[in-house]
Amino acid sequence: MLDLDSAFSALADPTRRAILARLALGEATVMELAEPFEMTQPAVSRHLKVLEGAGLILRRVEGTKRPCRLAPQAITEIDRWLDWLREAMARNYDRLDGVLAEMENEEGKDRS
Amino acid sequence: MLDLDSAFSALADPTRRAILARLALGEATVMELAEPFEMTQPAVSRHLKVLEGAGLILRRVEGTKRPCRLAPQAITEIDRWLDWLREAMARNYDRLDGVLAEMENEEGKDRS
DNA sequence: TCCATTCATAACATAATTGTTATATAACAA
DNA sequence: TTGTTATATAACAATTATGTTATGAATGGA
Repeated sequence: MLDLDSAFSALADPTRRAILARLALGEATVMELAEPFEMTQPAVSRHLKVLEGAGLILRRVEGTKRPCRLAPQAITEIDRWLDWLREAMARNYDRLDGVLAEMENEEGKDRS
Repeated sequence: MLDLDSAFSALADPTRRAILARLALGEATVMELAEPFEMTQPAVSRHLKVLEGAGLILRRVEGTKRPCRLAPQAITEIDRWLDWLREAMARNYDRLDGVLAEMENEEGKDRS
């Protein structure tokens, strides 16, 4: 189960998005993930904890290593909220098409 | 131009997502947006400022009112990043299909 | 003009985030 | 067993976020 608060919050950090980008290419250990960043290993460990807490990544145990990989369905669940918003918006635009188009042109003008 | 840090960060707050949800139904003033929340008007004003800063909403001036509405293309831009991530992931799964399927089954086991 | 309404901003308190260093734990290798 | 590697966690500092109350500015109506 993915909660949107922690998911979006996790995605708000560029380091964490870079980690996800790296993981999109395949599994990686903590040290491998830490290497490209000018940041200590504990800092990266905490980013991973945030990502795991948000349900965005999964980890296994392999000796002393903890390879991480993306949680496949997580992105899909985030998409659901965005889809819903986008659709509500689209319905609204269908209805108010002309009005909004006009507002777009009158942007910033006082029309009272 | 929408930056992902502020966009995702803005979406991380449930009050702000609720505001966006309301705006998906159409334009609303600050007072209208504040009404459903147990929160003071200045607090809502600041949430709106965050949403505006993230490029997620637009405002006009109409007398003493500042009607807000969604910035149509914002969600699309967020989607681009998610699409990109999803596609990288998918490519990876195509390549490593068997391996990953196996890992799914061996979850948590030590395979050194 | 005078008052009410709508909204923004400043000043402030509190809590959360993010990084650091230091240290603990567990597995591996000699 | 002893040292090394991989990782986590605790304690701490600095910054940012989020809410509050108090107040200011602009508009609109009597």
